[in-house]
Amino acid sequence: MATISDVAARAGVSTATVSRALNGKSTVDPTLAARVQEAAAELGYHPNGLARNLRRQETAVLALIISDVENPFFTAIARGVEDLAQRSGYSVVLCNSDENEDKERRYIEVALQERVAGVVLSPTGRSTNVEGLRRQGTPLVAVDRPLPADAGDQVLVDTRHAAAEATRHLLAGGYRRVGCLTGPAGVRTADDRLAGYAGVVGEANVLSRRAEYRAEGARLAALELLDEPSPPDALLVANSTMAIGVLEALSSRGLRSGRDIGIVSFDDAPWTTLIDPPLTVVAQPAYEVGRVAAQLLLARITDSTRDATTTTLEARLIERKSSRR
Amino acid sequence: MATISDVAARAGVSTATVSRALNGKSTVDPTLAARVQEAAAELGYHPNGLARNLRRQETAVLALIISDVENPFFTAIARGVEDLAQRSGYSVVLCNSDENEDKERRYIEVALQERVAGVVLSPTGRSTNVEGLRRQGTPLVAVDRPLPADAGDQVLVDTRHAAAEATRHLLAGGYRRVGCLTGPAGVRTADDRLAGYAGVVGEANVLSRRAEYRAEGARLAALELLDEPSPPDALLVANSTMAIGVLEALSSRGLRSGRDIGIVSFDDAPWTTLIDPPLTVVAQPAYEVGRVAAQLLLARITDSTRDATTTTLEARLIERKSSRR
DNA sequence: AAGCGGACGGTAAACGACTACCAAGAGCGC
DNA sequence: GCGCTCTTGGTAGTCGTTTACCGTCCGCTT
Repeated sequence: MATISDVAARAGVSTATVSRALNGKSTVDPTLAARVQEAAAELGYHPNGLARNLRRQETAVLALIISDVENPFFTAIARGVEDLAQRSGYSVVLCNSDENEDKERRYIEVALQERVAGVVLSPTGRSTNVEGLRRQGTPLVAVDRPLPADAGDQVLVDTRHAAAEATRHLLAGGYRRVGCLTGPAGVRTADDRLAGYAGVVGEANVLSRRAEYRAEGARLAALELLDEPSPPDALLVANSTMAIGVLEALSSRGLRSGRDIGIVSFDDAPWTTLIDPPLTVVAQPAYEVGRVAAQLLLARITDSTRDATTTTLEARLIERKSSRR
Repeated sequence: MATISDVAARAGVSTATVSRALNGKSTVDPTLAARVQEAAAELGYHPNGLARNLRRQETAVLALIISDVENPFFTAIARGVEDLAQRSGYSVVLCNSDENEDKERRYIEVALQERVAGVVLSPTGRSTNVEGLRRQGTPLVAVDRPLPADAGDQVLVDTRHAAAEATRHLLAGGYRRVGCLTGPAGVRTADDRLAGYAGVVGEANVLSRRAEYRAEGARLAALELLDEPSPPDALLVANSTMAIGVLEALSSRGLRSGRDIGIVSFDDAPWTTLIDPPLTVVAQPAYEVGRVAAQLLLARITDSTRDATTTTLEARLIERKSSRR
């Protein structure tokens, strides 16, 4: 593996000159510079980023730790972060914590050790520990779910309000008994969606189940709700992966959404218009969340004294036919 | 940011002892070790991975460069790679090349500079340049699409055979004129699927369109095919993202899949059973591709003299109702 | 011709960890 | 008391860059 000294030897100059010629920081005689370029090319020289970053005390890499790579909501965030970061010359590495606090902790540790320039994190839960990041002064932006303290900027979606709106929409559509299927307790988005829903139907009328943000758990939970003595005639579902499970449950019971049971789900997945009837959804601005998060992160990297901000974006209810009789 | 010398000073020992105590490589007096641990904890010390890796000449990070984060096929691969890598103590960083050769080049460059332990790559196309990786001796495994030379191990899916089988299935179902919608020329999976299809219908009967592996392009291409003088009565679609576009096109024309036009699509996306009629698909073992790729990569990291292998996994046709009248 | 300034390029010291080598001390048998 | 081994921990060199500092050379002014 060629090093800078190999290049220097081949070009007949010192390592300092090679470094200068290759980085264009200081002026180098064109003849020499050309010789260096040539030597580097011949040897297939790639600067050792480890050494470079160690010396420079900085890296141009952002870490993005998300809780589920297979969830379109998070991949859309990833795309948003990436598009903006690329434009500023940063690379983004994506880490999948899989809603697993151990993995999350491990990845935060990796980010810390590799001295990334900043971290965008969708915290999996209660016990996310960002103390290490704070101590090292690594800029952090939380997305989708808030962090307890003044850990850094946050980009959230007003999902509680959206849940309330969706619930009201179902009631206005003539459904009488609206249920709610949400994620695990302690996951803020899950709790907020439940709270938004509960605020509208009233505590006495709450009919809800929790499950992992996965299809299978949601399917079982939906079946449970349908087996209640007084089952729901409409359902608010907390994300699109769960919606898949719910729709499976309905079809296994021969129920048709809309007519038999009103459905509104979070997340405007691409397939929601393909099913019959098309699914009414709460569309979250995921790409935008990613973009804003990256913006804030870059701003904080260049100026670490900025005050932490919280940006809350609005979700949008898209009415389709699954919420109409 | 605390360094090893800070810890050493606080514990009243040398940096060597701190390093030994923290890495447990050599025996250290328990009393001292405890003092070191304590000092490290108090200072919130995290070893500088850059310095460590520079010295050790190795990193426990794998790079996974995929061509589309929003495609479930690739995220399933990611999960497979990650599950296996984690088990062996490796972290995986995901890079999204977005079917863009520039981005891909940039990410390969980053992988090279950061001296990752190995790379799993789904090459975007013709001009993917892995020469740099080869020169540096960075182990490489190609997934989904082959690489020209003896660049490294490959894990592929026998997608040509699967396309042929799917085409035969449509013909056996009574469809007379089968068309094919595939990805861009030069992308091996796209070419293979077209070739498998063409081999069955015969060159004279080929009716095909190419588009990006995206929904919108596929929608337009499908409309074009439907407007042909002699339009297809069945369609083989090269991936699930394109299938979304195709189904949109059908519904905009009031056509029902199965009855009016037979459809088989690659990739068993979770929503394919929710639509009516459910979609017949060619299920690719994506998770398995990822697992095998990671296995091969780790094997090559520990023993770089192994011969390059090519593993071809089988895809499986899952018959549902979109391919039956 | 002396003096001066600017441009250029080399020397060597960091960056922060790991580790080969060595020294000191303990324990022990003779 | 000597020499041997074994354990322990310190010293200092190393990984591959970048960059502060300094010397040299050239050309120009006075």
